[in-house]
Amino acid sequence: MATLREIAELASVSVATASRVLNGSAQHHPVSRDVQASVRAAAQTLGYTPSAPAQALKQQRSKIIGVIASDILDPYFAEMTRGIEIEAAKYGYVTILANANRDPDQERTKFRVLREHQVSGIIFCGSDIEGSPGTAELAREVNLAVRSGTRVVALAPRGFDSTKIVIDNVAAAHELTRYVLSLGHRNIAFIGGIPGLSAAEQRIDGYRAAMFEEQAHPHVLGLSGMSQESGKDAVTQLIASGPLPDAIVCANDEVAVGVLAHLWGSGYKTPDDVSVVGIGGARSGAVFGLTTMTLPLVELGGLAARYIATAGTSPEVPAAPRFELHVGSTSAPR
Amino acid sequence: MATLREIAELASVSVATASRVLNGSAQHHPVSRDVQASVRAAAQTLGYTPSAPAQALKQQRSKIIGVIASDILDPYFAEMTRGIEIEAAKYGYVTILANANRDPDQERTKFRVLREHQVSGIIFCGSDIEGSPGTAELAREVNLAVRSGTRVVALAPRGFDSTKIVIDNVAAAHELTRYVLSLGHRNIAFIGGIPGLSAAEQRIDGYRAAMFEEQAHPHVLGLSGMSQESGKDAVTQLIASGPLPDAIVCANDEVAVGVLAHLWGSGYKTPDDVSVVGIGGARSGAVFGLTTMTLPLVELGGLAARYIATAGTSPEVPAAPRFELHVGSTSAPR
DNA sequence: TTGTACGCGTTATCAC
DNA sequence: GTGATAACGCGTACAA
Repeated sequence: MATLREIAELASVSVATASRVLNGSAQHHPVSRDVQASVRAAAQTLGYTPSAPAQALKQQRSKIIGVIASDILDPYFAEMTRGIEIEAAKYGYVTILANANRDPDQERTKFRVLREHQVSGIIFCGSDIEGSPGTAELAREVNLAVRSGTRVVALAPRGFDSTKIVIDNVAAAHELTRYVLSLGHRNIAFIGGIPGLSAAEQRIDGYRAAMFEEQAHPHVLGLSGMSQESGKDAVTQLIASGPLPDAIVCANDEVAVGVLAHLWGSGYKTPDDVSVVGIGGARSGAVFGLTTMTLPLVELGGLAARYIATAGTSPEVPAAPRFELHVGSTSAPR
Repeated sequence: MATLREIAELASVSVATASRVLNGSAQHHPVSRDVQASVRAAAQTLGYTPSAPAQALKQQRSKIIGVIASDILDPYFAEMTRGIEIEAAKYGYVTILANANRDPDQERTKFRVLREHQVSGIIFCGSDIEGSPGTAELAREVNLAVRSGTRVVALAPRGFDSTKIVIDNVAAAHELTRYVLSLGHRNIAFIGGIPGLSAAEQRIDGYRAAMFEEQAHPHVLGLSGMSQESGKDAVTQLIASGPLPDAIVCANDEVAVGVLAHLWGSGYKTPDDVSVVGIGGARSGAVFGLTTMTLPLVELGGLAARYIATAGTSPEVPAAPRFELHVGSTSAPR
């Protein structure tokens, strides 16, 4: 790997000049046209590649954005990380992806590792689980880092003092439930969630609020996860316990897919027998024609990445983008 | 962030000693017990965190593994990256994830960026598309890097000279098709793939071979992608063009899910009306009870990560793990 | 407009 | 068993 010194020698200039030409500061610091040309030529022939570690060491910050995801495999987070990656790349940043399995201890470990790498910022995808052991320690550590200048962004409800770009889950679920109510349904169940998982609980709150407004009785079940599997389990239970409700609001699209798969597999039809709606809008539900409250996850990730990448120039925190109802073929009037 | 110098001062030792204590070499280089203790104490109170860039600069290699994925959102690759991440973490490595959208030019760009970061190795998830513009340039660049000592691992068929840990797609599809044939089916269609995509073509080859062996007529369609959407499109076409085949072998699980979703949505039943099987074994098909040839993707990623992380000590290339048939509820005897 | 020289935090080589 | 010190590759005051 060619170094700046070799370039400088070949171009018969000082390393300082070579550096100025090859790394941006040529704007602030004038370099004559021909020198620029010869330096670039030299870099070309030697196949110069700047050393990111050296730059990071010098600048006290690497062009890396750290991402801590609750679960890489969940399309919900995959969408976010994708948005982050794409936007980061536009600014010459790269992303380190760390999976934390919704475990605060793992999150703390990853957080540390990311800091060791002098990342420009750290993005948390996914909310925390209240009362989960280790949450407090994580919060302490994050708060400390934030106070010392590290840019930390949370893309979901979190109990620490980071920048937050969070979708209004209460409103999303509320609006979605209102839509289902507007179809004439009253007996509407809510499926999915994890006790203490803020994002899920907010969605349940929104659902409950909408139900109460119409004097309908909320019925929440299947608080055993946010996966397809948990959707399937919950609907199995629902089927066993009597006639189906008019409609099912799912905690996210994954749950909804699980619900649909099991319903269809059991001979039920949507929306004839029951309407099913989800929250998320990632691709997973598309092929089923799932009606869902689309959350702009890619965009959300992009905003966080841009916020970190442009830290110096534009410090204002972007507002979370708005969700949008996507009506598919799994919901219909009563 | 506390530096080694500060630690050294607080512990009243030299930076050299502090370094020896805090970063491994204490094994090779003896340091007295009490000095060790005081250094550790100092590090503790000052909250010492080593600087990864500084270490990387010194060692000419960072503890980072670069991953270039064809499509982060595809669970197939998500599984691999997850396996990589988990195994890498065990060795104190971190992974930079780059998405390349199956575009050789993007792959080349990402490849460069990863090299700039002095990564210990680069893993390609996903095969190339023969004849796709830019493939040759990518190959040239990768070959060059490989020759200069960079560890590059491909987890799918690739046209460059990297280390390869690749599942035998031909055999997987062959065995899967033989299983379907053994159920008594003869009219078996193959759905999915992308022209030139090596992995897909190998699966088609395996399918064809198995069909020929039983004097059955292969019928390949839907070469328009490896997504749920393409599965759906292909099956739509299949339905329109006459009676369904006995069984459908899908290029991967995503396609299979798309096929199932559309079949079920159209009132068909599996396996009564038609058997459907996939290749992949990622979680996506589980909730549908999909019969699939399970590929050990997480393990595959882990092997690659370990191979890179242990580059110094164990240079032998691991063999690709073996696939395994998982019989679900979407396939049955004729 | 260009060059000199220093330091970023770490490890490794030498000397003690 | 411990300590100076020289790199690693780069950016940037400061001089010229």
